Amino acid sequence: MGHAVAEALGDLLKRTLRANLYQALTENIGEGVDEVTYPVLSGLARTGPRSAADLAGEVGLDRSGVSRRASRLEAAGLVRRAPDPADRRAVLLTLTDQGAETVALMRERLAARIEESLNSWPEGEARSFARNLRRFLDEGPFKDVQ
Amino acid sequence: MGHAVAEALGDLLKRTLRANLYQALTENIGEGVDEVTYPVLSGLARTGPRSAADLAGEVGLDRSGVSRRASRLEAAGLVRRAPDPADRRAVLLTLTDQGAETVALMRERLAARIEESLNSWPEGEARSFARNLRRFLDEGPFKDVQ
DNA sequence: GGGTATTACGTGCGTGGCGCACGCTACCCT
DNA sequence: AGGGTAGCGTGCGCCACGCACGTAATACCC
Repeated sequence: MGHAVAEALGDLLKRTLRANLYQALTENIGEGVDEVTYPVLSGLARTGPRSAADLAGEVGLDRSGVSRRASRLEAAGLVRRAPDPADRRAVLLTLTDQGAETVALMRERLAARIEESLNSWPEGEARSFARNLRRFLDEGPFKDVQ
Repeated sequence: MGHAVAEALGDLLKRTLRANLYQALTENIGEGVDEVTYPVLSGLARTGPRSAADLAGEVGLDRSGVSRRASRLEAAGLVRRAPDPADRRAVLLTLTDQGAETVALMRERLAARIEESLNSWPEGEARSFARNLRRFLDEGPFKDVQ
């Protein structure tokens, strides 16, 4: 059982990394977002305006890396750097309207793609899978990673 | 449903990449294998001796990258370069005994770790999860990636 | 059968992204 | 008021990658 799950996870990881997913999801969208910059965009969408240093932990990167990625997104008009009114040293990375739309659209596209393939599953199996996948995150071997 | 699975997959990807998994799995093992070299080692274990060019597609890398990674594994004594007897231009990458043992041990460790956390699941749920995970690979949105 | 095109390999070169550390500005605290 | 601290952006060196070149062995073709 452990072996089967391990092999499946390995395959899943390999395929998702190789699927050129970002390229597919960003079709007909502004050019600023790719596999490198998306985690920053998504992180901001998840939690609202934050500093690069704050995001760094979540993205799994150094502060400098987040800053550089944010610069790209800024150049593409998806992120805005705004001085923190409470602390003028700090800089808050904020999604522009276009940035928020972009990440929403990408998520919608991915979800639709998954939904579509789940539609042909036996009734209830898809729901069971979704539940167990979440359980695997909460109780599985990586439960206290982040 | 699609959204829930998409988010879970994202989390799963993020955590597995961040879990320092290779570091944990290679504890008390020779130093030659890490997250960079493991895919080559594992690929060889899966299919037997192959050329670097052949492996490249599966690893998702250029021929040169595979060759360089193989050189590291060779220096660590886990892989051997053997001339192909049928074509003296070709070079076959082959696992040494130590290389085969290493990959087997790493797989065993990962499987055990997963198994352990699955033991506390409700009866049958783990089996259902394993089955559906495999189904997701075979019929899901990434079914024809590789 | 010999000469040319092709195939396979390893490696130098340029590129890109990373972490570290520096300098600078703004804040805090006594 | 002034020294210490926190937060930022960016230059620097490093490492892995893909591309392309050179070399050696094979395949093809007249």
